[in-house]
Amino acid sequence: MAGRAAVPEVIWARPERTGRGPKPAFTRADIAAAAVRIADAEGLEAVSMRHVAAELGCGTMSLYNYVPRKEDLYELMIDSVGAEHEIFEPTGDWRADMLRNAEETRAIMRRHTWVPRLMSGVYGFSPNTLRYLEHCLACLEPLDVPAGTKTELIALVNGVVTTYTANDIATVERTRSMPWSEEEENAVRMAYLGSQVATGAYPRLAAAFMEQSGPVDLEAVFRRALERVLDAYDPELR
Amino acid sequence: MAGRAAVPEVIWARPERTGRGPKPAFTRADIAAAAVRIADAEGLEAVSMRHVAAELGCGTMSLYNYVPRKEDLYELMIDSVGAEHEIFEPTGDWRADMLRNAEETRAIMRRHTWVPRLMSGVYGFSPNTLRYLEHCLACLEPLDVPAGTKTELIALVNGVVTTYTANDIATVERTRSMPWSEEEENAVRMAYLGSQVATGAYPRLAAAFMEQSGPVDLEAVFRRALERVLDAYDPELR
DNA sequence: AGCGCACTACGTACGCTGTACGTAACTAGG
DNA sequence: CCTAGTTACGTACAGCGTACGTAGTGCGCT
Repeated sequence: MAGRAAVPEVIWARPERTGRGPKPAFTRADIAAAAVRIADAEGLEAVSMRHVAAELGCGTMSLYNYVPRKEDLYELMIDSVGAEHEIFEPTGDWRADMLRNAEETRAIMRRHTWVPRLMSGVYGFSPNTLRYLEHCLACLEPLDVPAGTKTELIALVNGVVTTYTANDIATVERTRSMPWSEEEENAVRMAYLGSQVATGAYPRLAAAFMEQSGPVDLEAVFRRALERVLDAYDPELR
Repeated sequence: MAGRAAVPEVIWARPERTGRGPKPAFTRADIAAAAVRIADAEGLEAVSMRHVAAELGCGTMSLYNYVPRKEDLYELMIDSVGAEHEIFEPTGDWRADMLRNAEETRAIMRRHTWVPRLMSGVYGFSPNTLRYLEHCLACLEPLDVPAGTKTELIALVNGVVTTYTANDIATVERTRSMPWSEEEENAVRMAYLGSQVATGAYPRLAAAFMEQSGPVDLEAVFRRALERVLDAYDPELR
């Protein structure tokens, strides 16, 4: 019966099952896993209600018993990969710990290249997100600043990781399901960039491109940016 | 005739018009402006080829003469709002200038709330993006570090602006076209968050939430984060 | 014990999407 | 002037999210 609710709803506040009626055939985790599997293998645009239902082996509309709107499926997916974060024992060195957390986030995003695109549209207080936030706060215990500053630091680190990794990944995700390769796409884009810089309209940009010799080490760039951010919050450096 | 190309293509490398045949009825700017108007007024999901074509007063398929794929329309939109960046004369104070640039980016995103969501999927070497990049490099002229470090600083600032502003905006964009208000959605989410924190599963998170009294000043948080990032690149502070 | 209700399951249908393809009109270059 | 390359756009198709209705299931209450 029902009809969808006319009131906002957080999927995590919904109980997973309610007792009356037939036992649900799937858990939320099952559904999230299926969606993640599809997104990993065929790209985010392949994640449709029909496709996920087929992967689970049930009718399309049955999915709506578990997930009121597609957006909630996305939230499930984000939470699902959040579980991949290792909650380790803080070492007492908050910089090293946060660096480790950041590298792990980056690794997760590399494994699941659709994550950055979903992150900018999702609210982000899923269970695993909260768990990770709590873990970061534990890592920052030795840092002697107000709690508010700590959460700001965490947000900043996550932001940097997301932006940098999203850029690395963008081409991969875009060329998926295109009839040409990532290398071809990159070559065409670089050729265009070169032609623009060559017009002389962007002298400083041109100089910057001339300066760099050889390919960029994305990993090194990423780590440098992160170190800078941590520097900015390190009392011992001020 | 045609049939779409089986080779990657940068829309900016396409000439706007080619000489033979009837004069194109629209410029790329016209199309971008129409799409931006729709996205601003009705949200990003209302930007469809049909809708944009209607806004321009032409048939749906005519649009494909100008924009080979919808993704390219997105690229046009990003470039279009990039034109809103004021290219001012650098003052000689790189920190102040970059702060101004960042505030402007934030303002643009607030005017066009769909920008952050598009940014994580778009490559980003459009004419106006290049123009802005060049402008930032001009602002950083007084800063005595290698050009590579400067571009890293710019990337970091843009990343921070995007992440922070995206979070502020997420709810607004989500509740558009929903039968409930932004305040209602926020209330429901906050209630859920409170209930989770109250379980005691996240003690440090709970403490952080207790510490803050009164509503958060998002603008102040944003500015603080930015200052930290600039600190991290300021030679006078190391 | 058994009734009723809350729940699961899912087929059908609607309005929307991106876009492939074919045809007609137009105009600059040879 | 002719023709080749372009613009314009109607039609069509596969796929999307999801509203709605119906059938079946089993817990909780009387």
